Amino acid sequence: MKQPSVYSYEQIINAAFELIREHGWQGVTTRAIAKRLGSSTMPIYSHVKSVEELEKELRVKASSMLKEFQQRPYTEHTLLNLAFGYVVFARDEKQLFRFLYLDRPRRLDLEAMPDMKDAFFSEFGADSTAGQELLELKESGQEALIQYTWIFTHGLAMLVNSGALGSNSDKVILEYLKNAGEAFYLWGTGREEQG
Amino acid sequence: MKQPSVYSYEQIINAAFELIREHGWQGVTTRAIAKRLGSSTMPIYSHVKSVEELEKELRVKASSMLKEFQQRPYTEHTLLNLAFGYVVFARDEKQLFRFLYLDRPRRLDLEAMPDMKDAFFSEFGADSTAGQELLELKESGQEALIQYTWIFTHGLAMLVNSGALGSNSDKVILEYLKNAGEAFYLWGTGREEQG
DNA sequence: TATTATATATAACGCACGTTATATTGTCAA
DNA sequence: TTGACAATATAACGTGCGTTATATATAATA
Repeated sequence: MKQPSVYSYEQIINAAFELIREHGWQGVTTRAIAKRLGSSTMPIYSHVKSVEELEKELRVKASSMLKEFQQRPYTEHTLLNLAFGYVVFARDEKQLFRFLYLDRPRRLDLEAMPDMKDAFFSEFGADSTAGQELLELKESGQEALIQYTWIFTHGLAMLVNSGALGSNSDKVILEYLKNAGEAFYLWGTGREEQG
Repeated sequence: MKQPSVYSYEQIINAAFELIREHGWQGVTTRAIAKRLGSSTMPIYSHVKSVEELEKELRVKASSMLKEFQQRPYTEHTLLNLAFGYVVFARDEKQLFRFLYLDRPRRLDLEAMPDMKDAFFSEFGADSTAGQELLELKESGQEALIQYTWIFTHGLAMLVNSGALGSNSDKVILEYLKNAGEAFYLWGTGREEQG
C-alpha cells in the first residue's frame, strides 16, 4: 500500500447501515453512501467489489443486531425472549426487518426458518433453567410447540412491522406471545395425555 | 370517437395481470405490457392515466382473486376456509400475495388486517351453521380467537409463500390451521371457565 | 528528489424506467 | 371525396442506477 485510505471499510459499511435503517434497502445506493461519506463513489469500490457484496455485509450486520435483540433478558423465559425480541426488532427496526425477511424473497428462503428454529433449539439443553416446562413434553411435542410458536411469532412480527395491529406496546406484544405460547403448550399436553 | 381502439382496457389490464402473476410487480412495466400486447406503450396511456392507476386496478383484481380462494368450501367450517384459502393463495399465487402484502408496506397498513378481520366477522351471524362452536365463547373471546387465528394464519401464509416450511401440501396446511385453531379455542374456553 | 502505485474525483457509459413529443395511420363525419 | 380527429407507432427526454474509464493528487519507496 503506497497510500493510506481516508475512507475506511468500516466507515463505508456504517454509512450504508445508517442508510438502510433509515430508508430501507432501496435507499442504499452508491451515490447515497458517497454523499453521506462526503466523497465520491470510488472509495466504495476500493473496499467492496460490488453492491451485492455490500448487501451481504449489511445482512450480516442486520442479523447480528436482530440476535442482540433476541438475547436481551426481557423475561425469565428464554423461549419467550427470543420471540419477543424478534417482534420488537420488527417494530423498532422496521427497515432492517423488511430487508431481512420481506424485501428479498429468494435469498432468505433457507435462512429465515432455520435461524429462528436453531435459536430455539439451542436453548433446550438440560441445564437451561428457562425452558423447564418444555421438558415435560415429548421431543415431538417440543418441536411442535416451537414450530407453532415460531409461526405465530413470525405472523405477529409481520403485522407489528406493518402497523396493522392497533397497539404495538411491549405489554401488548408480550401478552400475545404468552397467551399463544400457553395455548400451544396446553394443547400439546392435552394431546399427550390422550394418546 | 372517430376511431375504434384495437387494444381494449381489459386487454391491457389482463396483460398486466398475467405479468404480475408471473414476475411480480417489478415485472409490470409499460414496455413489458406493450410487448405482450404486441403494441407500443401508447395504448396503455390512452386507457390508463399512469402506472399508479394501473397498480390500483391490479390490487383490486388480486384482492378479488384472493377472496375467491377464501370462499371455496374446502371444509364445513367457514372460519377455517377463510384461513386455508388465504394460505393456499399465498402458496399458489406467490407473486400476487407478495404484491398485496409484502412488496408495498405503506399502502396496505390499513388494508391487510381489516379485510381479513371483517371477513371473519361477517361469518358470525346467528344463522351461520359453520361457526357454531364459536358461539359458545363470549364476544370478547370470539374476537380474541379470531385475532390469534388471524395472526397465526398470516404467519403461516408468509412462511409458506417463501418456501420456508418443509411441506406445503393442503393436508399439512390444514392440519396446522386446525391444530392452532383448536389450541386457541381450548385456551379461550379454559379462560372463561376460570374467570 | 524522482518514481511509482494507490486513493480519490470527475465524468461518462449502458441500462431500464415512466412519460411525452411528434409523426403516422385509419376511420368517421361533412 | 375530403378533412379532421383519435388511436397507435416511433423516438426521444429525463431520471436514477451500478459500474468503469480517465485524470489527478498524494504518500511511500528507490
